[in-house]
Amino acid sequence: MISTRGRYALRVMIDLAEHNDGSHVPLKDIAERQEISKKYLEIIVKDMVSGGLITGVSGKGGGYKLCREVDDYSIGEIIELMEGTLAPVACLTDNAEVCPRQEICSTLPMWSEFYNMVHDFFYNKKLSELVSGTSDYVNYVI
Amino acid sequence: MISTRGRYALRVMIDLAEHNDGSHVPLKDIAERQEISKKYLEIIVKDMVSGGLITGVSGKGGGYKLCREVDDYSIGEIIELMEGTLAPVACLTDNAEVCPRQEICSTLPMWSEFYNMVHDFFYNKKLSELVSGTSDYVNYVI
DNA sequence: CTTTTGCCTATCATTTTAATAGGTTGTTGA
DNA sequence: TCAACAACCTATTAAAATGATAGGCAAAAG
Repeated sequence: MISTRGRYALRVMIDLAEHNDGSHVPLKDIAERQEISKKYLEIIVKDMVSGGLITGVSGKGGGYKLCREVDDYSIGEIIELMEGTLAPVACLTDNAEVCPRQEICSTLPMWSEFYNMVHDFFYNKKLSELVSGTSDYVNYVI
Repeated sequence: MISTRGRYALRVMIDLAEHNDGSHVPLKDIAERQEISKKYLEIIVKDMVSGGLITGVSGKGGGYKLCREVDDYSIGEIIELMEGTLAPVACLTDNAEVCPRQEICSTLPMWSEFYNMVHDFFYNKKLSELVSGTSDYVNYVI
């Protein structure tokens, strides 16, 4: 399951994209709109700043804003930044220690195939597709 | 990430499929071959029995065995049984309480699309594909 | 009737998750 | 200039999940 870190970060990004008029959006406003604790969001948003997704400015009139065009964000980089990895098993992460069973593991190829599929899915999905009014997905019903 | 419950269960299933000669396979043997604590496997295997994946027989000459043909197992049912769900968010699980944001949630359609993809992937993948000697995957190198 | 093996209950340490709390620094509009 | 605002920083926490370990009981076969 995707944790609140990833899910909330995504909602912050969408919120910022929907209020992307050049000004800075206070976290207080985002927290109220998204109905998420502002204090908890601070922790999440901190990592989004250091991860290069958004920028923050202190003081009156300050807040956060996107630092790129909306089309230049993939969902994959947002989730991967917040969740650490998209890999289904530790063996497939970047800094994985070499598994002694690697050569004989019957499941690794499947995990690898799955990982590629997941990676493609999220990196091909753009933030702009989730922003209200810019996609048919808005009226999608499950 | 898939937990040890799911990953170990899968390895037990593969081990049983590779020793599927009608006899019962003692957990001790599986634990040794797979290099997993037998005591920990007991917990996992218990759920595999109650979940209808395998059967166990006590006593000398006892052990576990598959209760269906190898082709009749999908990876999806094994992982779903052990992990509880394949859904990426709680909103998409079977007994999910109705989310108040459901109607306005911009991310739900994406999670739903992702869920469908994951579900299809694992339910179309059969246990027999992972069993040694029955698939080209064996020589697959990442 | 002893050996083997599954089965059951309990306990445990560690890590992760999802927050809360309070203080400090930086910025600006009045 | 200074008060209000907003980001930023550190610490703490409760609860749950994770990944086991331990010991004994029950059943079946040889």
